[in-house]
Amino acid sequence: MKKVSISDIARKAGVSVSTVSFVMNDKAVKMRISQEVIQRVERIAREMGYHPNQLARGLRTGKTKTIGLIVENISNTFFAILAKTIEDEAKKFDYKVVYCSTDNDAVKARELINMLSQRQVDGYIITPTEELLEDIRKLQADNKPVILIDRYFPDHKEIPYVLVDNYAGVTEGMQYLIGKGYRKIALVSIEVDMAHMNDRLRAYYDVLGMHGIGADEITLKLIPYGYDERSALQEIIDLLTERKDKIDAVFFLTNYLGVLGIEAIKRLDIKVPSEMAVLCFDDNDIFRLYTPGISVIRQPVREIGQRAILGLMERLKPANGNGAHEPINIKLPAELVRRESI
Amino acid sequence: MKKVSISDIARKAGVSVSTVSFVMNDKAVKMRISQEVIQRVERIAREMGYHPNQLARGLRTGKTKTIGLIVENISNTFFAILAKTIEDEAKKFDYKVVYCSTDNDAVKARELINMLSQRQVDGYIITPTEELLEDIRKLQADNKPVILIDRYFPDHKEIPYVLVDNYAGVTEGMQYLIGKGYRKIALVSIEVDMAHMNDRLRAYYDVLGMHGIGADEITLKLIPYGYDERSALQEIIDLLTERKDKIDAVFFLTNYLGVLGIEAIKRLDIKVPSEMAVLCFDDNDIFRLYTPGISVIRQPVREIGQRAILGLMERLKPANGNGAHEPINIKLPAELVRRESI
DNA sequence: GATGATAGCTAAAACGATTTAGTTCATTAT
DNA sequence: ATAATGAACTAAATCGTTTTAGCTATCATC
Repeated sequence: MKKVSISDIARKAGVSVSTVSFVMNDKAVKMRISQEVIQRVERIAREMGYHPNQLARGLRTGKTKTIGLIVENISNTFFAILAKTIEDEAKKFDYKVVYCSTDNDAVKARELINMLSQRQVDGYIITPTEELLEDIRKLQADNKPVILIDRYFPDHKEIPYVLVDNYAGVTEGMQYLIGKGYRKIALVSIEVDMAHMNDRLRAYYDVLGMHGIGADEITLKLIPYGYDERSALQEIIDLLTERKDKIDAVFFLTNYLGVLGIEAIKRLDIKVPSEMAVLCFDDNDIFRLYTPGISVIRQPVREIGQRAILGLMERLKPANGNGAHEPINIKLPAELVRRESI
Repeated sequence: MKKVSISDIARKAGVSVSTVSFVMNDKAVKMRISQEVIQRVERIAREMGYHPNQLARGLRTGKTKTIGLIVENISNTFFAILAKTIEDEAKKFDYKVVYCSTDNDAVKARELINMLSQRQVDGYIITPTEELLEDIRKLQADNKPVILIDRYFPDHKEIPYVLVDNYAGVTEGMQYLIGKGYRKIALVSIEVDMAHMNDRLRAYYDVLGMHGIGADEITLKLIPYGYDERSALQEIIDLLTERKDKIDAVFFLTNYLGVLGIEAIKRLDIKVPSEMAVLCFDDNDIFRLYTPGISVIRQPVREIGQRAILGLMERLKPANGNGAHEPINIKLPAELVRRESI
């Protein structure tokens, strides 16, 4: 059983390929094809099980109805939910999503962009890595719409982004901790020089400063990105052991770190919140189900996905001739979810 | 900045497109293109930033170097990890993965297969739904390799599959429970008439039978598939409340149900394992971190992904002319991970 | 009975590659 | 001097669509 092409149908129906094409694309009326021919062609197409070859179509029209989604790691809950939302939302506009993971490696990210561009995707949703600015501008110069998610380049407002308001989120978390009387708040973050993380860090220092909490009370732990799970866990265990008296609360700046944090706390048998309060940026099933429930700053994952698709679709609309779109620089509010860990 | 095509290069280099094509495909030597021309073409291609258009290439060659991955739901941990493994493994063979979620809906699954087929993917890795048999056979008739994962059609060994040995896994779990003295073992499963689930159910009954445990001691709860999280949780809560005395252990048959189970147990404040032992099929970070740690039957997720890709690649090799491949009917052993919940 | 309009199609180019079958020129063999 | 060989390329078909421009037959109009 071989693939059926438009010309197979044409032959069988005794008409030209153009006619079949018009019928298949609902242009038959505009092209004044007779009702009789329309019916015949449609019937034969159905009988033969015709499905248009999207490669050929894409080659001819330059549109593939496909968008490329580049995340850090699809197996991470945050990105997995984001991907699912984006898949669902894109479907509403009859677009298909192709996703891939960078593992936060700029070289890999660059390769992925190339790969997607070779496959002629119509637009991109990207979780950028460091050093990816140039590649993204190339896409834009190429007239391909791009929306950044989760991370951004704050000095380049011409590159649209949709993400959580990291600064406000951490600020809220810190104020909550301080409001509850904690001062010796340790921060555990990942060592990556990107704006979204710097925003979180900045909020930490700003709030501490506002409350006159000095350097001697600060514990900051940055886990190098490349570390495997084992080493990262060890780092956290060491931190919580060595500085136990100098810490009365820990704030984990990512989902992944929070999970490791829980593991460390479990191993060290630290009582939460009596011995140490815990707060995490970004939610996860575990935090809800753990005992005690871990309070978190929740990101609006689904809304990020929805807004990203909406923005992309607007830029993909045929009327993009003018080229002037309103800029997309969206920071969505985070939500403090109070559980039992603080 | 417009896309650079092979003919742009040809023009600039003063040669024909054929020559450029040969150079770009490392066929230059075979086609006796002179070193001088090779160098020149390569230089110009590099300078102009040439990247081959994969649509055109795919249209001509019939190969897209892309495989389609259909899972139930990419936001579920199990499938997310599977997807990531498959992405990584495929990359080793220079293949790209396009994934999509069926939400366990046969209609959607069918649409996805069509969509992938229209995009001319070279092969498929599919988590089938019920009623998908015919569509899969069509792919095979079309000479497109398919490997099923996680689920299968046991009566159709000609459709290759890679999955965990569900029967053996549940058997091991049940025997462990019984070995520990539990007899009133409740089973919580999902209501779906597919072989992998029936295998799990069968193992449950077989082991009970072997130990002479009768109907009066059995509690079986099937959650209808379409239920949302809220309703499913309520069902489990009701079960654990109403039949509390008739249950001394619960065995959750999926990851997702186990998570809901924990939530129910937490809400009802049931002491594990003293009041009730807990076991779950398929692991999850939560089970490891929850207190008490939940024992599980762990699936070899990564190995499933690896074997699936390996099998697919073998069927994708150019030497598939003979058509005779050794059948792939793989059931990988599950592993009992003992924690504190039993 | 020439002119124009309209209905109902079709021919052919184009998209960007790959690939088969030549072509051209220089060199060697007979 | 002619044929054969080989080196170094090129022309053109092809994949399956879309789309523009044009063709033919019929009918109305003056």
